[in-house]
Amino acid sequence: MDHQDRQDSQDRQDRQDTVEVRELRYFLAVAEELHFGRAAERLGMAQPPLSRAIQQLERRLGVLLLVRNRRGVALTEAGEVLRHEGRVAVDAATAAARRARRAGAGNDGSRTRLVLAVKAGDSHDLLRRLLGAYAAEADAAEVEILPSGTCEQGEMLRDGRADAALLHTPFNSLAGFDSEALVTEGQIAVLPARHPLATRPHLTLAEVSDLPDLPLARWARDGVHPPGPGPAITDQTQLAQLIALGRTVAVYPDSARAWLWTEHAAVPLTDAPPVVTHIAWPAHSRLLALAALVRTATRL
Amino acid sequence: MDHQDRQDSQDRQDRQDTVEVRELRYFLAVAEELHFGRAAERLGMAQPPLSRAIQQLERRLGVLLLVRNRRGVALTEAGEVLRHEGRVAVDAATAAARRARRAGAGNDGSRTRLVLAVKAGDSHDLLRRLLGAYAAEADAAEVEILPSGTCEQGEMLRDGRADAALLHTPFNSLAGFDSEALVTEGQIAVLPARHPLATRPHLTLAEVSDLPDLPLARWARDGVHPPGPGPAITDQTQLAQLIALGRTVAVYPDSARAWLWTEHAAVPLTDAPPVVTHIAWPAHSRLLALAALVRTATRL
DNA sequence: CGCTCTGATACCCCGCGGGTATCGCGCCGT
DNA sequence: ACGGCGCGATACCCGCGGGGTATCAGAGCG
Repeated sequence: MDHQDRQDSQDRQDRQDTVEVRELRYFLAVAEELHFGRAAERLGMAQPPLSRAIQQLERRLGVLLLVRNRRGVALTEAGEVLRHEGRVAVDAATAAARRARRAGAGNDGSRTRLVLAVKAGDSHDLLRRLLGAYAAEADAAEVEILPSGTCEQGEMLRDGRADAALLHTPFNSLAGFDSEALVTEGQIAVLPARHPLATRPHLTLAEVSDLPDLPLARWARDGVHPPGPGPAITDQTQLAQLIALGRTVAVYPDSARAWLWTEHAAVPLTDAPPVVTHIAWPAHSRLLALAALVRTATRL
Repeated sequence: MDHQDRQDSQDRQDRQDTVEVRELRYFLAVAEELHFGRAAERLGMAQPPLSRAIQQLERRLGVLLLVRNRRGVALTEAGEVLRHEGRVAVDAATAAARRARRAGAGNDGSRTRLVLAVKAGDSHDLLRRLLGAYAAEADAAEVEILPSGTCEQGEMLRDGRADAALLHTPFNSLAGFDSEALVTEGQIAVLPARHPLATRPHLTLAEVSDLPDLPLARWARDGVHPPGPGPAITDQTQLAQLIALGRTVAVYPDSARAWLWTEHAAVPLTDAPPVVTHIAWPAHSRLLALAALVRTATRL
């Protein structure tokens, strides 16, 4: 018997267009570190096999992914593409594993569990109402709230840690997800209560963005703070305290009034873009419990 | 040296949530065939290693994916989930490989190549104008037209065979893609020229959907025809001929007038939903040549 | 000019992916 | 009832390749 008839189409990809998740993880590590040694360490392996794996990947794809120069490596055009597409692919793979496990874990008597990613503290009131209304539904699943760091709800949706998320445009992107808009709100400047501007009926973005006595705080991104003036912060509590101490100012959606201190003042901004809270989920999801949650959310 | 410090977050997934593309391909084959022997044959391997691979996958996920009963297998809840999520993941992986290769192939002197999937024969005029306008752009890439079968443009976008596609709502779903609407058109009934209804100024869907003398044709889906009356067809030429012979009727967007025969008659439908042609692309794409193509398309 | 830091090469080994042979078992037929 | 059959699981073996250690090679740099 020779090599099959092979009229199948989807198994066609004659090992040329096939890449393993392991290879992609290796490549991503190198592409991010731009250093084989550190990448190998991060992957918990030795450097030589990593070098070899990347070489094999390049040979299989027939493409140069990295240029090895003195002092580290750089990405080629193809490497840049694989860095993005590969990230999507390994996220999709781990999402598949996580969601399959979650679906199976529900079989042992307990109900389906739905994981909802929300940015800690945001949309608190909306969330409370949503959970209350959903719990009253007939086929309601158990909803686990997954607090997410700054703007990483999309990532959680992509890699399967969450089944749905509350996102806020224009801060988060809805690209790649299905979504429904829930509420729209204006934005406010959160000022120290004793600041001169705190008594104003309203302000503009320009008026609060360049105050010499109140430099904007710098949020940590991936553990590092961007350079510039202003205090470096990592969570909302730090920010709230710094505002109360009269050291900085912040711009937030209206619903942030829920967590304001007495030493804070909220002044509406007239020209800030409106913030829309959406519920979003993977475009291809077929979880019926999720559909029910979305339906409940849009009826609020 | 013990098991590293492991402060890294994204490499955290302690081999529990990690799945290889190979395993997913194996599982998908079984999930589709519902038969280990046939699945193994399709994969070009023997049955025992396939069984073992699935067992290992189930053990690693800690979840039962298939129930083995007499006469074949059935999917569990978790299996159903993995069937969908796994398809997405392997598509994403092969897309990564294909797009990386394409990006690298452009480095050898030739320009970037952009692959645009279009349903053969549809939007012919729009496509001609788009290609003409784009070719005049400064940083225009070479655009390869990839003719796609019935409604498989989405699949091509997902698995990396195409970088962009022309989709038609409500026939195709835009879920998971970024898109821009290009043109909206009404629909027409394509009738045999000598049919009594052919002289009417307009018709309704109800009037043409249940004609006893003109049963609706049955399109092949994945190689098999749905049951029912009416002729079985696999491509548009067959349909055109059958209409010309007075054996069936079809509903098409206005632009289908481009390929009508003299023995055909086109009658506008008053209550058919409008067809919108979109240009769509993977939500995360960062190809600048693609951005230019989209910009050109929206300006038409 | 040697030291250092980088990625590449050389070489080895064992684990695992894949093969063949066979089993266990439920379903048929007569 | 019993033997044949169809199906997935098990047992066992083998060879490749992924991973390890030791070392090389070249480019900066003091």
